[in-house]
Order: sequence, then C-alpha cells, then structure tokens
Amino acid sequence: MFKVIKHSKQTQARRGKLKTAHGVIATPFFMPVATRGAVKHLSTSEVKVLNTPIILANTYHLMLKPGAALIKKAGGLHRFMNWRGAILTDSGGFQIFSLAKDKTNSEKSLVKLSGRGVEFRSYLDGSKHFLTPERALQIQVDLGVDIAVCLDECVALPAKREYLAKAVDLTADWAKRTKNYAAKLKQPPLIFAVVQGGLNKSLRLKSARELVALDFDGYNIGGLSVGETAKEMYQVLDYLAPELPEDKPRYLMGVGYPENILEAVKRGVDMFDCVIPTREGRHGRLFRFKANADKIIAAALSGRKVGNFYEVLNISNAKFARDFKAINLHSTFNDLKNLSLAYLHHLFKVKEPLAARLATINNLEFYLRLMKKIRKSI
RNA sequence: GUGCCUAUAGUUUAGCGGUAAAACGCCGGGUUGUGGUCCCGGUAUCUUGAGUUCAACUCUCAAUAGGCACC
Repeated sequence: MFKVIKHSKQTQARRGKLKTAHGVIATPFFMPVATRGAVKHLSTSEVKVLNTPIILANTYHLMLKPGAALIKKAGGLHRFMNWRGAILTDSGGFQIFSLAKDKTNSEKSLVKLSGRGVEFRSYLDGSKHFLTPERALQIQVDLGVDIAVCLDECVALPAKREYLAKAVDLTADWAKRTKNYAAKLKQPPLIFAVVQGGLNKSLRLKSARELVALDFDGYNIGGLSVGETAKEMYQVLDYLAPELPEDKPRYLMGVGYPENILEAVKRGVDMFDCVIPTREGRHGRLFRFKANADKIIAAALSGRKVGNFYEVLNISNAKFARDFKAINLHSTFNDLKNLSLAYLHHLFKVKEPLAARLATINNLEFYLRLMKKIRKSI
C-alpha cells in the first residue's frame, strides 16, 4: 500500500509510493483542495491537465449539499465529477473546530460535542445534523473516496492542557470506533487517523501511540497551522514524526506555505493539502520560483537552512499595470505563457472571473512543481 | 435678460456655529484540514474671495461653475 523507496541520508525526508484504488502516487505530494467537489474555478479536466494525482474533498460540505445519498446515486464522487485520480476526504473534524469558535453569534455555538458524536447546525440553512465516527466513515464510503479520515476533534491554539487532553482521548475513542466499523465493510477505503495534542509533547506522543496501536493505513498530523507559529509547528514535527511507523504515510493537514512544506518534508512528512495556492490565487497572489529554486530546495533537503526560493506577486499592485512581461514563461499553459502581467492585473481590477482561473492554475502548477522538485531532490 | 437651486475625498452622498462621516474607487498589507470576491490599514480641511463671530464646512455678500424655470 505504501512503500518508502528512498530515504535522505542527511534529513528525515523520504520518497515513496502510495497505492490507491485510483493510481499509485509518488510521495511527498500535495493535494489541491476541492471542498465541494470542485477546485474552485477549475473544471475536472483542467485539474487533470495539471497532472494532479489526488485531490481533497470535504465530508462535511458534501453531506450537507448535495448529500451523500445523491452522490452515491451518481455513482460516487469520482463519477459525479468525472475525476479519475484519487480522492481523500477530510472527515468534518476541522469544521467542528472552525464552527465551534463561532463567527458572529458568540453565544450560540453551532456545535455540540458529546461522547457519541457531534451535533451541529448546517451553515447553509441552520438545520440540525448529527455526525458520529461511524457515520462519518459511512458517508466517505458512500462518496467512494480512496482515502477516508477518522472523525476527530481539532483544538484551536493556544489551548489549555486539559482541553487538549480531552480532544486526544475523544479522537482516540472515535478512531477506535471508526476502525471497528470499517471491519464490517466489504471494501473499506484506506483509513487514516488524526494525531492531536496541540503543542504538548506528552499528549502528542500519547495520541500517536494510541492511534498507531490501532494500525491505520496512514497518520494525519492534525491540530497544527491553527494559531501557532511555524517554529512551534516544526518542533512538534521533530518529535512526532519519529513516533509514527516508518512504513505508513504521514499527512500534515492544512499546510502550508512552500517553506512550511519543505521544512515538514525534511522532518519526514509525505502528504499535504492547503487552500493557500487556490485562495491566494483568487485574491491576486501569484507564486513564482526564483531562478535558483532547484539549488535552494536541494540544499534544504540535504539539511541546510531553507533559503528564499520563490516570490509572491500581488498582481493587483499598481506597478503591474504596464508590465507586459509574460505571466509565467515556464508554464506549460499557453495562456500563462502568452498573456501579460498587465493583462492579468487588468482582469483582477475589473473582477473578470478569468482572473481567478488563471491565477489558480498558475499557483497549483507552482505547488505541484514544488513537490516534483522536492521528490527529485530526495 | 430675470428668478430659483446646487457646489464637501477620485466618484456618489452625510453632516453640524466649535477644527469633517459613509459607500465605492485608489494605494498598500493580510489570508495555512476554504462559510467563493473576504479581512485590516492609508487616502479631503469642505469651489474662490470678502464679511459676521471668541470660533464657519456650517450664517451673509460677491465671484465662478453646473442645473432648473420664465421672458
């Protein structure tokens, strides 16, 4: 299922292959985010042309709309969106966290946690729903995903130890129930469990050991990039990654900026997802490699300090109004090669939908290339 | 030619006798398991001149510009 094919001598970085029902994927890899069954602004064929091996969708959003039953009826999410690559779904655990911290009505949380599961209100129409670990897995099975994630509780940082400890226990209990439920399924997907524990070392190690004992197909590192500094995140990875089985993939959820990914790979992480390339693209931020990127990335992966190997253009800045250079000369997309920065600047200024599309493609191409460069350098 | 109305940020408008508020725009920053155009800053001394007043963007007069009506 997962095989490490090469291990860096200088760092914890490793290259591997993850076998899924929809293809063998080279690790480390990055999953573009398609929360509701679409990478925002892109069609499935465009995502495919980017050479995307796997995307991330979200149980929480899809169960509310259009509903797991409908997608099952459509033949699963793959067929529904005509996607032939792999799909991993987030379990909804993060939404428990992000909705619990409330947006407007601070009094009423949208979420009620209990031992059995979590009751929450739909962000769409306020209707009540109940999610249990069993149901979260069943929904992911109905969606037909390749990799399902156990329902977990993610805690915003900074957090008190007792709260973190409770989340670790609940997450472990739910993971066990997910495992039991999976045992009754005919063809379960790959199932990953989520390590919690915040910035507390003993809780992190406890969480890892409990989950590893249950023997999952992979391990997510959750509860990071939720309010702590990058340095604190790296420290957690330093002691947590060695605690996870060598022969199972490690997935750092929701991370991150290119340098965050590089630092995490150095510490032994194999999988990533993040909204940064797509969301920032929609807001006019363009990622671009510097000329010496390959060297810096290779140096970083042989243990040296990570230098600055890319830049982010804010295409809305006035200085691009008359910049007729290509958006990206190195792109495999003709549009990015042939259209100018000034034109893209204009599209953003007048809010043409095409602007977000071009920027999204540019950024995803950047992220996927980043992973390729990383793999090559290990 | 006569009468009336208006004149505040780039734009459209608020405003009060005591040193200007909003929206949009513009300039810049932000965005980490996505509630799809979001969040945070910055951006004017109130058409000009004279007068009244302790104090005027706010009152008076004139000029200028625009609008409306009538001859």
